[in-house]
Amino acid sequence: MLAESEIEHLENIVQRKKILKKGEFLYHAGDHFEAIHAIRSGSLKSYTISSDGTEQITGFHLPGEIVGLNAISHSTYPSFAKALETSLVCTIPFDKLETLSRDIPGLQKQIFHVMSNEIRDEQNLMMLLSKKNADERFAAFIMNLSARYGRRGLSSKEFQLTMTRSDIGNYLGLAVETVSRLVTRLQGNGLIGIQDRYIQITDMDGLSALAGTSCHH
Amino acid sequence: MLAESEIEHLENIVQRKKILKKGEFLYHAGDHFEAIHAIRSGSLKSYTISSDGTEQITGFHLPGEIVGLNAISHSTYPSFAKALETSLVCTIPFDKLETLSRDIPGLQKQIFHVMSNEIRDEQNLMMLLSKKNADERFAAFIMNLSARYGRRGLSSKEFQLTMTRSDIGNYLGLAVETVSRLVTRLQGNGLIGIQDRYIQITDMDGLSALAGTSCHH
DNA sequence: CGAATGTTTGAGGATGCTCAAGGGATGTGG
DNA sequence: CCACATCCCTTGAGCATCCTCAAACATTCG
Repeated sequence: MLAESEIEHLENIVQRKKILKKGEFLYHAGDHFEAIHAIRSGSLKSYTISSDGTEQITGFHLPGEIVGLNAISHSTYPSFAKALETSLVCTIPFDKLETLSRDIPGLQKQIFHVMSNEIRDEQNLMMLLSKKNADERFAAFIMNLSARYGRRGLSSKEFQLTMTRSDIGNYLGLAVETVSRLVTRLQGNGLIGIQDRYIQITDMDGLSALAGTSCHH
Repeated sequence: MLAESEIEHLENIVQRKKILKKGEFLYHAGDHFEAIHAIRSGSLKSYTISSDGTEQITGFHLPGEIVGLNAISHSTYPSFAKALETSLVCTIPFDKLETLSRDIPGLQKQIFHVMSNEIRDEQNLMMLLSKKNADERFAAFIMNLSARYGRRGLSSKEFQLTMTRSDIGNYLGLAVETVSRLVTRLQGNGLIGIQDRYIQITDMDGLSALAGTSCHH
């Protein structure tokens, strides 16, 4: 996550924007790595294909976030990045960024911070996957999206889920049917309201409590 | 993961070693962040304490690996790091490293790579947690340790598990009892041999196949 | 030597998956 | 514009995996 000002700073350095329509790829697994990407608008999902051919979603990416950090140590991207909706992406050649970061005070620190944040975010997600039940996972997922939208100055109380129920299930390690049932149940509990993919958090505290570390009753 | 030569390089830069006995902390969650740490020998576990007071293990750390990368973007460590056995750790003040990396060609790249690797490793673990069943998780866990020991020039076929069954279960999102049963079963299948915490991989291909992405029969 | 911690095994039960089916939305070609 | 295919979402019923609870034994440590 970068602040708006920081992204603009990067944009001034490297002016190379790209528009992706829904379903189009930012990159494929195996593509030669040469750049990381800042999302200006829209959303993407990252995923790999496992040996049995199934999709394995590793993350969703919202405006203000950086995609491609997991490729830096390799010559190729280890995952696919696909647009969930029409999206505007700013491409930042990494060798250029590396060089610049040696001269521009603060830029290197910036990159370290972004990467460190990603590491910590993923550790949180790991905990979620290994310790929480279906309800808690889904609640944590929604709260996470809420916080990320909120940070960008967008509404943290209501927003569009740009991914399918199937994507959510894939990401959270749940069956589609389970996700569907969760949506229904949490709506019944009065925690959320959902109309298709438009979600409103009607009880932020309640949802937060559910998402919070499991007390198992 | 750093190569032996790279660690020595770092050591020459910052000569500050520390010996930890089993159960001692390298740092606590909330401690002021000022350094990352390279493990020379022994092993550690990282964990957080959730709001209900239970331990949540986020990783095990072996010789040659770096601990503390998830703290860079914050002023404090987000997790605990505790020695699983007597361990030798090399502490690297991060501000010093940051400064040096601007002058020493390759060092900055080195850090980027280490961090990028950690991001990718965690994405792999996420997939494991969200997609695999108990047998596959455990097999993947053992294969992962095997590869990491192998990379350090140690035996990848037999090694000591320095963590408890409970730690393994905590990390993999399984109950202790399940881990215990898995050990028994995989031993019965002839994939591994275990004597207390000393494990031998007797069928590397078989274990690898089990660890490999689930075909669910 | 007693206490705490770690490991194993068994029995029962709950959570979440699989399988099945139907409806709604979207898109494409005739 | 309609027919048809495809994808997405929902709901139900049965079942499997893995957790919980319980107990016994081993090991470590003060």
